[in-house]
Amino acid sequence: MGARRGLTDAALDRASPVPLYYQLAENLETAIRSGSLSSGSHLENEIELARQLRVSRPTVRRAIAVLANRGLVIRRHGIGTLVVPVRVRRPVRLSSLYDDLTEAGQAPTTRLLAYEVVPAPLDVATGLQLSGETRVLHFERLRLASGQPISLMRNFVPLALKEVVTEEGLKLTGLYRLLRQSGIHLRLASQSIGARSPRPREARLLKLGPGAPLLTMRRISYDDAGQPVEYGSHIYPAERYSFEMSVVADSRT
Amino acid sequence: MGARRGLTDAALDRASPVPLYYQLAENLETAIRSGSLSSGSHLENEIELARQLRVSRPTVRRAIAVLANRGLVIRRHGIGTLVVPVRVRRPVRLSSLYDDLTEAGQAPTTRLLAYEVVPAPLDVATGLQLSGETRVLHFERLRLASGQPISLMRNFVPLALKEVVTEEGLKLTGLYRLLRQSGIHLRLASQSIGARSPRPREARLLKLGPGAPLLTMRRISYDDAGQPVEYGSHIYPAERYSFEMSVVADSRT
DNA sequence: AGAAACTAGTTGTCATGACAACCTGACCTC
DNA sequence: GAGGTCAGGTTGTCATGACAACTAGTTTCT
Repeated sequence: MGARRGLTDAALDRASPVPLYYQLAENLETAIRSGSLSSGSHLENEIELARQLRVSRPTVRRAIAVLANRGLVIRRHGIGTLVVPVRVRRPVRLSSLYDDLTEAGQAPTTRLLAYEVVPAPLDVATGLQLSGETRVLHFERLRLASGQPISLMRNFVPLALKEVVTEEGLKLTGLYRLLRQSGIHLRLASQSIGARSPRPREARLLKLGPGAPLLTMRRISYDDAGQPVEYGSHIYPAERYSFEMSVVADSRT
Repeated sequence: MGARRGLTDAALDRASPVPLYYQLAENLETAIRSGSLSSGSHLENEIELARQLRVSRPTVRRAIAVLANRGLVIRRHGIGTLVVPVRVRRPVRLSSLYDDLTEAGQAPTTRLLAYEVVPAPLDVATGLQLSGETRVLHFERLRLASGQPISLMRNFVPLALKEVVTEEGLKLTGLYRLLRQSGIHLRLASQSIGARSPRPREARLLKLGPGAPLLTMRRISYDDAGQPVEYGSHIYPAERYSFEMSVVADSRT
């Protein structure tokens, strides 16, 4: 049966700077998402896969580990690796609302409501690990998708980033994109999701009634070096927004 | 200086069934959380660590990978591994509310409001991948922590689990614990977090005013084999509950 | 016929070895 | 003094080899 391939179609490029295990992981992921690896089916076993692709078994294992982490496959000791029979969607990645929207095909627009330098409020100062009354850059944005307000975002960043996070930049694109363009890679964030009722100003801006519930998210992001980069306090109309995520259990438990 | 140790204190047990890398990861985690590895400091480098603990470097790397995944350390190519200078809290694990509460030292109690077999509603049937009007086990629980209602939980599980998920079991402990005791290991879940206002019955049960916002969570859990096991639709009073999580970016991006 | 023991196949763990890529700081040159 | 260059140290990647642990099915024994 000559149709056994499908994995080896997109061959691995040993000259590429992209690691082999990662190339393999991406090939497998596209194979799964495109359906050429049908749901619920077994993956070829690791040793055979390694032989076919001419890589070592640890490399194959590492590629599969990436997929398992993303919730696309499940490994079972003594059994094999099976393709998850469901489309479990985006894990809550370290992504911005802007990215999420553009990916979803919506063209988000931004209204910049505030852009100023202020003394850091207490919770912001502790969150960003700044001493006392350090001054920080504060800005507030209203994000609209297809004309409808979908989020009111309040952010604080250290003053050093004033040249990176410019007024013009914020109007045109997302915060995370601005940071990335300046070589700042966010690596880690801790966030908290809750709910509350809107204050009058918020209800007006988001075009909501006074009783309509809001989703709230507070997030502190850290860069490669572990330095806190951004403190965000955002609200979303619950009727137009929800957080989707997939959770994978530790393999040991 | 004899105080250099601290890692080797809790020695590795080669006879234990727990893998070496995992023992090491746990030792490091406790060292970090207890503060004996101070925030922002470098970890000993991998080769030295391997030498001291008499394990191979891949084993050390794997242990550190676990920590990096949990957001406790950050690895930097050419630099080293540093302890994240913040207490970033629990990732939204695949854990139950019951486990979370007992871990937090609260003694949760449960009131079982419903326990019955019903035809599966449409969304439940599709979520659990059941055909048509299959019958499922439905139950509803009110969870209290220190006397206060903290969650109203509605669940559906396939009828095959009726012997596992018993009325008595639900009154005494959590759903996930019941499943685990029967050898069912949840491996993956997709969940959605939103907010809305309570219905009258919900407000009464949770002791809330009609305007008080609720957090909602819908979750479908899958076991080792990728079979859907549980459909849950839960609500939490926003003033008493929030979701905390840490998000780690893919190392390659 | 039923239960226990065995076997084949798979993933899980661990070791060793080697080289590449990367960052920092010191040194040297201009 | 400013800039580039180099060396040392670190993590990143990959290969090979070996054995353990687990699962499911088959065979054998009672």
